[in-house]
Amino acid sequence: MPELPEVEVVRRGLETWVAGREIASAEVLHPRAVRRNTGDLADLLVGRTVVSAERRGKYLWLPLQDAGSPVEDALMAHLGMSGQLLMIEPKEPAEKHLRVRIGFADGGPELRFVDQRTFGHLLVSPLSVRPSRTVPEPIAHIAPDPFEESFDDAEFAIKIRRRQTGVKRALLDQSLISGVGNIYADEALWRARLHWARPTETLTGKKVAELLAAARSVMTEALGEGGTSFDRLYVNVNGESGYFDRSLAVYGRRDEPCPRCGAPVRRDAFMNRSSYSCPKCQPRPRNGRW
DNA sequence: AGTCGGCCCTGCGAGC
DNA sequence: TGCTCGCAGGGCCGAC
Repeated sequence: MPELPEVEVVRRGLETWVAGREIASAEVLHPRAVRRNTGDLADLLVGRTVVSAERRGKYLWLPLQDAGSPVEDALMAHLGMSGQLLMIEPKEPAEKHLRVRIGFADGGPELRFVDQRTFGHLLVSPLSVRPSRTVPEPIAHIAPDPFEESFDDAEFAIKIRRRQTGVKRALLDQSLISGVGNIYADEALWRARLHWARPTETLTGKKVAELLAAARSVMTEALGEGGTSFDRLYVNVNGESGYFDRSLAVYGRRDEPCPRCGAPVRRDAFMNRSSYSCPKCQPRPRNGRW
């Protein structure tokens, strides 16, 4: 699925293409795409104007304005494993996995939610005003992502070292740090020379700082390349894919040489998916944790 | 309360 | 060619 850099690419596109436009229609083609809504999507959206495009971690949302009223709700999106938000001319034929289409009063390009695996969804929800930041209520419990002002490095270090788990599982826990998924977790761990099963309680403060710096640098570089894509499943709002997969050190590179030491990259099964690491740079710890 | 496994889906490529 | 299997970038929920 799109992780933080890919979602940020989509957010930027949405900001350009839908901010300031009034919604005129909403059509749901697959119920799973709107499964968390309590009402009819069109009833919730039509007549409201998109204010901007916001993001925390892997979640996107479009704050909605009713004429003359304060902004209290947002259309939130999570892309899941295969979701895309595309700007398409209304006359263009439907994509095979088109789930929702949202039209605008100006008759210009419509917003289409296309999602092969239907893990993603759209949800209209109230915004929750917090001292640090206003976010949609359903994601008020997830942590800031490491590019937000409100992300507190020292607090993160304390929290992760209190966990009784493996460092990769902790990195993927969106309530501890948001935005990091399987690809960037593996890449950040490789940069910080940490094995994925390293018990979090054995991490030093210095190592946690290194890991955070690695996560930030790899995601910043990926954003600069337009994100990571192995196929056509991840694209920006214009349907273009990024190139960062060419810059990955270990992810998806089983048996290829580690760019640092040349040892063949190893793949381990992990939480029903994969973990890639260098056996020399990232030795398996004794008493490793999943 | 914190931790962890199972499960929600569809499609694609590898191997037989 | 056609089947089955394993795998895919996530997160929610229930069981301990």
